[in-house]
Amino acid sequence: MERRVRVRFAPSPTGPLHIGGVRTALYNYLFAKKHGGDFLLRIEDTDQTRFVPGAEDYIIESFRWLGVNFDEGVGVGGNYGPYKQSERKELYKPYAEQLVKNGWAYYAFDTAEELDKLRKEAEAQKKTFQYDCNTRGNLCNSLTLSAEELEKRLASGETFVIRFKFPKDTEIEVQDLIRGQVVINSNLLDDKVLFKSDGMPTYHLANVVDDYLMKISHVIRGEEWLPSAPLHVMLYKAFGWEKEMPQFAHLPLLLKPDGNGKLSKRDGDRLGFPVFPLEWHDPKSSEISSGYREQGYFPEAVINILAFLGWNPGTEQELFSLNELIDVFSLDRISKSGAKFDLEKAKWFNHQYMLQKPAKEIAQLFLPVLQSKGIENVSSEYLEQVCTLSKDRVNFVSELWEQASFFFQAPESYDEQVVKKRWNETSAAHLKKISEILNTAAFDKQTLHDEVANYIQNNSLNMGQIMNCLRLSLVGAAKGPDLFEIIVLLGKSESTKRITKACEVLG
RNA sequence: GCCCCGUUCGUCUAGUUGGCCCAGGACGCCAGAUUUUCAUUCUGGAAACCAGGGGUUCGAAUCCCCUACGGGGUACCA
Repeated sequence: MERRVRVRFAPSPTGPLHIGGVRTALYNYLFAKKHGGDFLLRIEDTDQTRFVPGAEDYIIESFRWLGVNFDEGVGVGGNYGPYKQSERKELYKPYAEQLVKNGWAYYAFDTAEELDKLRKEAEAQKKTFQYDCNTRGNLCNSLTLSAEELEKRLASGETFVIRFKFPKDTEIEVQDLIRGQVVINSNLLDDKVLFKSDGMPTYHLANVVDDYLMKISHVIRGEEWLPSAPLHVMLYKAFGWEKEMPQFAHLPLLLKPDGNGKLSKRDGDRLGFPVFPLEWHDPKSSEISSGYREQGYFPEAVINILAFLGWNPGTEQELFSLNELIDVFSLDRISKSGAKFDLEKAKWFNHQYMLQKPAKEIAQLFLPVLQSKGIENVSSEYLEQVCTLSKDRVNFVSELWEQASFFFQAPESYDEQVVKKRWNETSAAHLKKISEILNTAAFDKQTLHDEVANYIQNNSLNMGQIMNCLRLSLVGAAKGPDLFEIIVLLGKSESTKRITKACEVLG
C-alpha cells in the first residue's frame, strides 16, 4: 500500500528565513499538494543559544504572505503535536537511551574543552581529530569506563553526551530521489552527538525521532544535509524503523549571484536584491534587511521565481500560478547543481504579474504610495484609470509614482533636454491654438486626436515637434502613455491650465 | 587535509532510454519595426564546440575513467 505523503518544513528560528529556505518549503508544499498529502511546519529550536526572538512569527508570517499554507504544525495544530521541539524536550532522552541499551550509542564524558584540545593538537600535526571507531577506545566514555565507574559518574549527575556508535567497515547507502544512490564507508564518519549535555537532542536525533513520530514520508531538504544523511539512515536502522524511513531528496543550493559560495544573508543588500521574503529588523543589531514584500514584489511572482530556481517543468511555459505549479511539479525535474539568483529575471517575472493583475488591485497597492506623497482625495475611478494606463510600463508598484506622478500634480519643471530639442519661439502660439481645440471639440480621445492632427497638417507643421511640446506641457517630460489618453483623464480645465502655464514659463 | 555532491550561452535552463543537437527556450544585451515621447509590444541577431583530456561506439552533451574547477560537509549549529 502506498504511504500517505507527509512532508515537513523544519526551520530553526535563528533569524529570518532566507529565500533558499523558502524555496525548500515551496518544493515540499508543491510535492505534498501534488500527491494529496500533508505539509507540516515543525520548529527545530534545540539550540537554545541561537534562539532569536521573533524569528518564529517571521516564518509564519512569510508563508502567510506567500499563500503557502501548512496543514499541520506550529501555528495551526494537528494530531502529532507539539510541533516545536523545545516543547517535546522530554521525549527525546528515552530514545537516545534506547540506543545505548541496544548497543548503537554510548555515553561520553569528554568535555568540550578536552575535545577542543585534541582537535588543536591534531591540527598542529596537519591531521584531523575525529571521535570515531578509531579513537573512541581511548576516550572517556561508557565503552572504556568500567561498569562501576560508569555507574558512579551517572549517579553523581556528571554531565554527558550520548554519541552514535558507527559500526566499522560498513558501506552505508543512501537513496536520494534527486541524486540516486550515494555510498559512504562508515569508517570515515564520526560518532555524532545525539544528545547534548544540556538535556537537548541534537538535530540528528530530534529530526529522525520526530519524522518517525510524525509519520513523515519524504524528507526534502537542502544539500547541506547530504553528508549527514548516512547517519540518519543508520539511525532508522538502529531504531528498527527501516520500514518507516522516509525517502530523501537533497535540493541543490542557492548560490551568490556574483563570485562563489552559497547565498548568505549579507548578499542581499550588498547586491541590491532581497534575500528575505519580508523585511527583517534584527532585534540585537537593529540592522534592517530588505524583503521581497517591501521591495514591491508580488507574492505570486516570488513563488514563480523561486520555483524556477533549480526546477523547471520541461516545457516552455514560465508563468505559473501556485495551483498550476502543483499540477506540474515533480522531484525528478529538480536539477542537481546550484543556482544563482538572477535579479533581472526576477524583475521580469514581477513585470509579468504586473501585466496580468487588474488595475483595481494595483490601485489598492498604489494608494499608500500616493498618501505618502501627500496626494489625497483621488477618486478610485481616476486612480484605477491611471493604473490601467501606467502599470504596463513598470516592474513594481513603487515605480508607478515616478511614471505617473503628473496625473496627480502639474509639472513643476520641464525636462531641459526636451525643451532644447523641441521647444521654439512658435511653440507657445501653436499650443494656444491646440488649447482652443481642446475646449471646443468633443472631449474624447479619438476626436481630440483627429482635430489636433488636422491642425498640424493644415498648418504644415511637424507632428513630432508639436506633439512633444504638448506632452512637455502636460507631463513635464518625454514619458507617459498616449497623449490623448492623458488629456482625457486630466480633463479639459486641468489640461488647458497646464498648457497655459507651460507657455508662460517657456515662452 | 579528508569525505560527499556537482560542471550545457553572462544567468536560469531544455536536452532523461546515445543518432531528429554543428545544441532549443527564457532573462539580459544588440539591431530593426511600430509610435507624438518614454515604456510596452513585435521581428531579427550575437551569445555555450556541451569544464579539459582520454576511452567505448558506425555515431556521445548524453556511457566509462582521469584531471581541473565549483559547491557542501567535517561542532555538545541547524
